[in-house]
Amino acid sequence: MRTSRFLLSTLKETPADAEIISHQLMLRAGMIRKVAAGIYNWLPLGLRVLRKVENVVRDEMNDAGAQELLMPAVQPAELWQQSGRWEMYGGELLRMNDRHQRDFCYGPTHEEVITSLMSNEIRSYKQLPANFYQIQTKFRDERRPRFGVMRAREFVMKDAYSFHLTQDSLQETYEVMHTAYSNIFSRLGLGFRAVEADTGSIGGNASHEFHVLADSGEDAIAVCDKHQYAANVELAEALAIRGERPTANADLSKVETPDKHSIDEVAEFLNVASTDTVKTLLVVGEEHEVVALVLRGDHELNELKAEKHPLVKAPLTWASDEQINAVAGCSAGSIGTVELSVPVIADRSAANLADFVCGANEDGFHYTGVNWARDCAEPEVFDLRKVQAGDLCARADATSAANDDDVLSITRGIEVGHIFQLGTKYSEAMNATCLDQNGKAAVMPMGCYGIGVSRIVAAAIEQNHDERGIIWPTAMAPFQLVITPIGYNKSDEVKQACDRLYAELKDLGIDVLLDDRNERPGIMFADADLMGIPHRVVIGAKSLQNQQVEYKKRGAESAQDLPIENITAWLDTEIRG
RNA sequence: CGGGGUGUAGCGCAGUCUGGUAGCGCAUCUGGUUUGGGACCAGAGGGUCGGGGGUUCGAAUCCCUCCACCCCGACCA
Repeated sequence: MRTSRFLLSTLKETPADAEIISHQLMLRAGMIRKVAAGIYNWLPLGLRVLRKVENVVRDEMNDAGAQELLMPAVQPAELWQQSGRWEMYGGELLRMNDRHQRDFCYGPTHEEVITSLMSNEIRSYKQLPANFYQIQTKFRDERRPRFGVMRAREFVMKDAYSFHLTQDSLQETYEVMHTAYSNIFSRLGLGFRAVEADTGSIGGNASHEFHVLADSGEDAIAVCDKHQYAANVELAEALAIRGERPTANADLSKVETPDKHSIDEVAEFLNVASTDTVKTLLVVGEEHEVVALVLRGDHELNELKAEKHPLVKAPLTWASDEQINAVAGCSAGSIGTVELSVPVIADRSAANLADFVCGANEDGFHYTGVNWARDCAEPEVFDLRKVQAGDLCARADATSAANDDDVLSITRGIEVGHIFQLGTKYSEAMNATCLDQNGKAAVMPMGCYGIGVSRIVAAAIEQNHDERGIIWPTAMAPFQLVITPIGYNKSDEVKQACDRLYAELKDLGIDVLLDDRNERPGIMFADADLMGIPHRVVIGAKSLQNQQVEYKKRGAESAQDLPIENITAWLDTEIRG
């Protein structure tokens, strides 16, 4: 491609509404343009990258035995009514009517369509297992689209759905997909991590998310390399502190804590560590009006975990000030476990404390030297808190001596893939059965496997950029190499050398960009760096006199001079290995 | 959906408080000088000041209303 024939729409200044670096750089490099909130045009440069990602995904999916098909973006309401999601799905489902006022939606996902389709096409267990995928545009009417294509309303997704006779077969395909996903992200040159994930409302047996690691990621991931454990912090299990609960030592004592409400204020005032305090949170209960959740002072509540307790009403709802006053007789900052007449659920590490500090259920007072069993009832113990960096890994041997590499670290990630074992939720609803060996109809268990193709583009930039712009991994680069002439329109020698190299590289099948604009070198360098083209060759009259050209890898410290003689072969090796 | 904010040329902004008929930088076009890290000179084009309504002799500016977009909280590829 020649720049004179290509829509280069680079911007010197950053558009004001772009907040994160990938969004800024995609706009500045001329990859995307906004049409409406969360809806984007992909310009030729951006589409090149998107297609590269799609092709890697397609290649690996095909290798893993999946078959590509294409389903419609617009789907009839009837299918969604069968699965029950027409009512359940809420505002994210973009609904519309056709000219006959029939209900349709723009597909946010395709379980309904594929299950309906395969309930007709798959007749016999001999056709199983089968895995189908598509790369297609989805629409989810997000409450708050943001970060460009990272969280868009319209986006490109690869979604796959597998059908099975048995759970074992589903498990097998699930593992094949796990491997395929790892291959995809490796080939794309991304630093990533597969993590255990919440199965959420869909249920099912297993679920993994694939995260591209980046500081700007919206998700926090707890990782332990030693035990190869990685989980979304929404899910990551928090173990109790090592060892048994110490025996009670101190006497229960009520102390004045005027105007001290937060844990930090109380701990400082009483001159104790926050790890020797507990906080008592009142939330709306399932059977009781309120229940108490007790955490160690320095810990944070994990709301998803709390919702899983049968006594806690989901979604988690905080008790009102009136309810708190009715139950505890004080305001929120002074609630404690002593003489509290509601069910008490304590986090493991809170339950392991002795001689701790808590509120006295009277404004302005706390208790010190509080002990379970002696001063208040033994609590029900439950994993309630968010894991923190430094916590013991859930797979570590809790009885062994403390060891630095047994602990979790927290990193941030961008979710780019999610694999699920769906079970029979959809196949039952849509009556997707096939005949088994005995000629009996069997409901087919299903798996589903998603990759956010357009999100990968943004995630790759979050992970690979510098102050000059994008640094594409080779597999995703819109162009693999740019030829930057110095004086293309002035010197025939330069022009000929550039044209020749361009033609030779093109013949080798390399995506090469020749910058034949009549621009100053600084502009061409800046644009090439901004667009993130991995390899650059500069050809000017001076270096040609020495039979040399200059080569620089994007992101490298400095350039090197190379003989022009074997430059094509040398570059081919450098680019394709 | 709740809370906060912003809409002025393709992009970044000033002008709004205190009403007087729209400006700066970048980009674009023409001519010239330049040519190894976003050049310089001269000229040019480009604006329903988010939309509608009102107040006024006069509205980007004041008032009402609608809309769009952005940011902070619960969801997801």
